[in-house]
Amino acid sequence: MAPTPRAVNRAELTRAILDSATRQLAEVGPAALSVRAVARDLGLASSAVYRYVDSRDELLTRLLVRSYETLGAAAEGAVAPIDADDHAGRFAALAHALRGWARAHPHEYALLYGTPVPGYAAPADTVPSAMRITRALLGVVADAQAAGLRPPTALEPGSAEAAALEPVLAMTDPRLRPATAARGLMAWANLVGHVSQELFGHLHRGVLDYDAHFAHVVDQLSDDLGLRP
Amino acid sequence: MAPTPRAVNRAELTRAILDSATRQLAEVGPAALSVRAVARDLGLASSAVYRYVDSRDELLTRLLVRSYETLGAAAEGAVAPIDADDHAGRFAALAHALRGWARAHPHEYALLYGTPVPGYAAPADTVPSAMRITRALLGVVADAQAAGLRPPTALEPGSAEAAALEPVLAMTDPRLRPATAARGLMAWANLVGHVSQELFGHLHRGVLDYDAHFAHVVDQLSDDLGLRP
DNA sequence: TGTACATCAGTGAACGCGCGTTCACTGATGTAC
DNA sequence: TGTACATCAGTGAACGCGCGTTCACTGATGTAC
Repeated sequence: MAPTPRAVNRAELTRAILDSATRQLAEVGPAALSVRAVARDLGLASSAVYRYVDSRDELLTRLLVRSYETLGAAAEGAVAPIDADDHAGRFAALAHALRGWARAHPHEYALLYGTPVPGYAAPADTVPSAMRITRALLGVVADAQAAGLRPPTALEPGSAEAAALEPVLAMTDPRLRPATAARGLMAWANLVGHVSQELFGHLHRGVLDYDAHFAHVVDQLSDDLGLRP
Repeated sequence: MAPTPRAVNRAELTRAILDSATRQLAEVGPAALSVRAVARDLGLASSAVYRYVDSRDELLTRLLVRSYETLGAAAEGAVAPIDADDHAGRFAALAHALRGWARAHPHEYALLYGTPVPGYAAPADTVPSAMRITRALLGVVADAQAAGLRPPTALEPGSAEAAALEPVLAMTDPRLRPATAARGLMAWANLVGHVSQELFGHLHRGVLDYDAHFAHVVDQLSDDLGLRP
């Protein structure tokens, strides 16, 4: 019944390894993350880490899942306290939560949405965690749609486009109409594109006030999505 | 007057080095690009490469500039043959040129728009090359604006946003009104976000038909930008 | 409660690898008279 | 046009580094009787 001391130690060290790896990540980025550096950080022989993690790839996978989950939780947590009828407010909260998290954890953001780590392929079981924030975003849009709000100028998708989007609807919110779903995915791509450009230095010297610009982008996207009554 | 044989050799080998580096890039990605691998590929001693390139960082910089330039040229070349009054057609040509180039050269795209290479900071003189495609895109939008077309639902930017966008206008097309410019930058972020998600695997299992989806996105962006008469 | 055996945690050395960069050197190409 | 000297291209060895992963081993913790 009671977990043995050894099991407790094991759980603690496992978490310590992931914590240290997250710290490494924040300092040197995903590509340079190394098992040996984690071991050094914890004062262990590098071989000891292999009692807890099968390989560097498995370490990356666990970091990936962890980061997706904390980002997803941050987004959900930002949306939750906002009045359920305030669709634009909920969308804005989610968008700013995304950007805020990304700015606070740029290397983790890069791990999730930047160039894939060379030689590493994320296994399929990372998908549910990755979908968490997407589901939250499309959920906000679906709620607005259910309340009768509609994008002012959404083109009606052709049948090919409607069919193409089928799986994403199945994985998020099946209430979504194709036109709204397409708008929602565009907003998502726009947010990720914006945050990537900001973090990766593409707005440098081009845009002076990132906060003001992002706020405007969020307002415009909200309008495009038909989230204002 | 006539270039000496030695100068000719030097120019040729310099290009061969960049070509080989581009090939390496296409195979292993930017982070794994190495001076030694280039030397091996050309049958040279690794030290010989240093006669032509100061360091690995300089090699990366030259690749960066080269890639920005070929992408910019591809975009310009796609737009040029389209009727000057067909603003939507010009925008679509540019968007599809971006995506086509990115799919044909995924690692080069990742070098430009993915996670920055760890430990490498792009020097300021890469900016003009990077602006080439942005300028082309905003040029299309500015032409439409000059022809009297307007985004149907563009929010008017506040003064903070208008000021924030000032430099990008100065670097691209000063004719742009802030509202149109903001829309243009959003379209750009949307395109980059979409292409990154597609190439980096984030649409995998979520969207079935990338072509159909992208075509719809381009149509919708074109509509949002007010490029249809 | 005590003992005998099995399991597990962590060590430290080692293997084999690739990297960026420097340096003294040889031999070929270019230049000035 | 020929010679003497300076410049340049390319070599090969070396330095020092860090990496992922394996393996035989010691000593501690757990378990079955």
